[in-house]
Amino acid sequence: MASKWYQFWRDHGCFVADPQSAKPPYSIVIPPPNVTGVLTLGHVLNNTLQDILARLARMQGKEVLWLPGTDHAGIATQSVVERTLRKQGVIKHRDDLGREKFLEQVWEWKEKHGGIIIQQLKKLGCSCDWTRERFTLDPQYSDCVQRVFVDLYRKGLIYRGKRMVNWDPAARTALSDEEVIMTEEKGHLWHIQYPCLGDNGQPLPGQFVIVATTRPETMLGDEAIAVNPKDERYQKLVGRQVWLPLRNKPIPVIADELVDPKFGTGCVKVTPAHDPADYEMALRHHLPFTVVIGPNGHMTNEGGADFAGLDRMEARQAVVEKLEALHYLVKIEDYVHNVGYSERSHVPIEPYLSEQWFLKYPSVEVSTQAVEKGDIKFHPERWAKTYGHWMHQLKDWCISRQLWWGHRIPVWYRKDKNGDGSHPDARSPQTASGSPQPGQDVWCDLLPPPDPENWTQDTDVLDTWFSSWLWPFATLGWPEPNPTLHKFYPTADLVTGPDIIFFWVARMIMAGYEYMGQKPFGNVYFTGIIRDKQGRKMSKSLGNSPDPLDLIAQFGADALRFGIMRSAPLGQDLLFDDQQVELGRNFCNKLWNACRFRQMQSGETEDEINPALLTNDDKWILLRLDAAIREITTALAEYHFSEAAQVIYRFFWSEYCDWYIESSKATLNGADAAQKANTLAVIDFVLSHTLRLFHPFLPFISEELWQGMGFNQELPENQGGQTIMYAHWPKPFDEAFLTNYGLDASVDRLISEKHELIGQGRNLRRENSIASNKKVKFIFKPVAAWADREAEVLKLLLNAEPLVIDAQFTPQKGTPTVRSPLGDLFLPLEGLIDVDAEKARLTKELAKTATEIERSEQRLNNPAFTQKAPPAVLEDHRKRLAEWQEKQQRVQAALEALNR
RNA sequence: GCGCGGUUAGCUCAGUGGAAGAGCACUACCUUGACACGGUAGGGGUCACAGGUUCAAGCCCUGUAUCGCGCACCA
Repeated sequence: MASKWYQFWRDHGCFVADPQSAKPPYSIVIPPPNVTGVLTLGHVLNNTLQDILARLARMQGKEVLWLPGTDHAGIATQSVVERTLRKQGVIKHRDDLGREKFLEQVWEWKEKHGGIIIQQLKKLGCSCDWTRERFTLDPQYSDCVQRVFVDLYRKGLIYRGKRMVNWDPAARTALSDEEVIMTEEKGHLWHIQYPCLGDNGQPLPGQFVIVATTRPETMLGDEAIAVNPKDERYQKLVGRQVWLPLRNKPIPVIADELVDPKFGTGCVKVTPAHDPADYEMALRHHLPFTVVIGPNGHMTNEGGADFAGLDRMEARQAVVEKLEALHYLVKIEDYVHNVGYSERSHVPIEPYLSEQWFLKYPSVEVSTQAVEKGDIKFHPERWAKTYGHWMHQLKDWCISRQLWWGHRIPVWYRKDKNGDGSHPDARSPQTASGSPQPGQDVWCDLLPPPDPENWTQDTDVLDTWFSSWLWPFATLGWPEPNPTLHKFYPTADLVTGPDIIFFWVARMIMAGYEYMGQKPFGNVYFTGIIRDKQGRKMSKSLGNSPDPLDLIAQFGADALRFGIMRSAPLGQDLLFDDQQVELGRNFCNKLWNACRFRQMQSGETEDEINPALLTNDDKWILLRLDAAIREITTALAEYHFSEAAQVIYRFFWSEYCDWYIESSKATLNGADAAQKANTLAVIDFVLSHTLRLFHPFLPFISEELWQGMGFNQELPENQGGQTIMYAHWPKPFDEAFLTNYGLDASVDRLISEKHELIGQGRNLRRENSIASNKKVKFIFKPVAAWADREAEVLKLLLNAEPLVIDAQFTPQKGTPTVRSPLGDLFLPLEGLIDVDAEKARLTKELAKTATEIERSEQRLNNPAFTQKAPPAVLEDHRKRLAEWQEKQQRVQAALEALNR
């Protein structure tokens, strides 16, 4: 059924956005998933939300563009392909193939596996405009990326320099600060003593400086010991030298403010090439940068022959053993500290000195203000603070990656100037005049230099986020002015996870202002993160992430969507459980069967509801429908998706099915043809509205029923005739409608009382152990005239046979009784009554009324309350007290009757 | 260390100052002509704790505890 309708929608171009349309625009760009990725529950949550927004907007008469696509996910994709080729024995390392051949392999992989996730999104029912699908490595898109690079370079915002960066030794590339995950870890603090040297360069017996370190292997690259200049303990030492064990060379003791005298021994070892803080210190004190850990995470020759080639973790062990053997190791303490891990490779990050490209963020001020002032709204709002905090302490973004898969940096270096392979520091901005000038040594432009044989291109590619931050406009045909860009930028809503607020959201805002002069989106809805039942993040290694396609196969796409929506709290993490999907499945089943019930009814149908023939139940369900329309519409406008789903559930199951359908059977099983036809008209009215309200959540089943029930038949093609997708979103009833059909609040009250009476009557059966399928005699003594149809309803819902309406009835002593504002209901059971049980029931009831009355009276007797509370509230409480008192009397009377 | 969240029924969560709610689970009964992926009735909560504001607090304020998440160059 699902694939049939999906194909139907696509065949009829229902998802395609028309930039020429006169309708107001509504647009969303999808957060592009990794092209070689597969669908996760996170995607399900995220894309269901977008689909709901898109489908709602269409029904509300907007011209909708939901633009889909994927990103190339540099590191992830490249390492997957490389690993696969290695496993197949094709290569040992990508160098074996070379850049060009390797990239061919990646493209091949992308053609084969890319787009799986796109197919999965289709299974989920996503109404994306597939004619506009984009990929971040599409030629036009790549052109945008280069254009932006060149522009920022010329503006002096992009520069190249040798810096200490976060190095991923597994992927062998630099990362941005955002890609480092700090993890608290149990480690050790190794205390190492360095012998002090006298003026003659010889060790002073018994004199040592003790330093504490979490990374003993880096001591091989130490170039100094640092102390705080104000630290009196060590002032004598400053300017002298100490002996670096294992490397056997003297290093100076320097004074630097950075050292905290209160921490550890107050002495710090300084490893300029392997620690960001030490790097800064080394610059200040002109220390050499000795690289002892190479880009692959193994020790270099610089660290000494004993350790060269060892992995950094092996080296740690070896260094500690050696230090211990030579009595340089003083003690080892347990220590909890933070270790940075690569977000991608999950290996510890290595601070590494290398030549990289950096970006000073553009349009920072306007982007910060946009969120602060509410021009861009975050939902939930609290994320605005996280955003603001980050924006106020921006550090330059390391945008170069030592990968092959991605956008290659459009910079060329003149060969003869750099024969040794090192490049000039391009840190200083180019002249702002535009194109590269003849005679330059660095060429940065969209096109390669005219004499390529004299140049070599920079080998690095750009961070994937450096392409995706352009997504909201680069996908719409920028930089060429065109109708799509004009109509749909800025986009309306963005739906994404708070985990990429810095990676993506913030950067898109800056790019939007810098290149479009306008915000990229008006609202950002941040979803929660999906976790398993135990609250753990979904992960491949834990294997706790169910495959959404399995869930779809088992329960259906609508069920998955609804189950997730109903339980996804606003901005809160979501603990996923199959039961939620099961609930969705059950709901779809209920909807299906309720419609089947309608179809099984024979007889004439009226198109128009005749107000004169409306029963109170009819009026009631229309009022409840009106409430549901209001609540769902409001909830969706406020991005309260789970609330909307809950209203859908409540209205349809608890109100329509549980009460209205059951009551309507009194009419439908009766003989009054006109009445029957009118009730069917009400049912059709309610169902046709219900299906439309449900459509954004349950696209497939709502379409199936919409057409199957024939609700499309008399509607214009483009307003629901062809598909429910374009049926009008229900509007709350207006005054004229309410008046015409006699819908007022008194109906609500009357029906509530009736439901209450029926509930209590059923309870009587239960208390007296009468099986629910057993027909039993009830007598109802109404306070006012009681219509025949209402008698039928009572009879049906109480499963009474017979139901006697007797306004004069006097019960025998001990007859179980419900006393209600509508009248008294008796369950006459000759000689069968358990008087004690009945007494117990009524006594309990009486106790409850007493408690309530006491509470109410207490409040109403408080002069402070009666004086200060608003009149409406006061009136409410008075009414409530009266109701409880009335009930108390009724129960009291019943109890007394038992005692007579 | 700073910041942001959470703490309500056995579980997952709603509840944005005026009678403690839903789904699941649980108990009992019921295969009755839409639905057992169902129906009916029921049991179950000192709203983390302590103060405060208010006529009125799950909700507002101040602390505390606890769990989680960010940010931060303490070796």
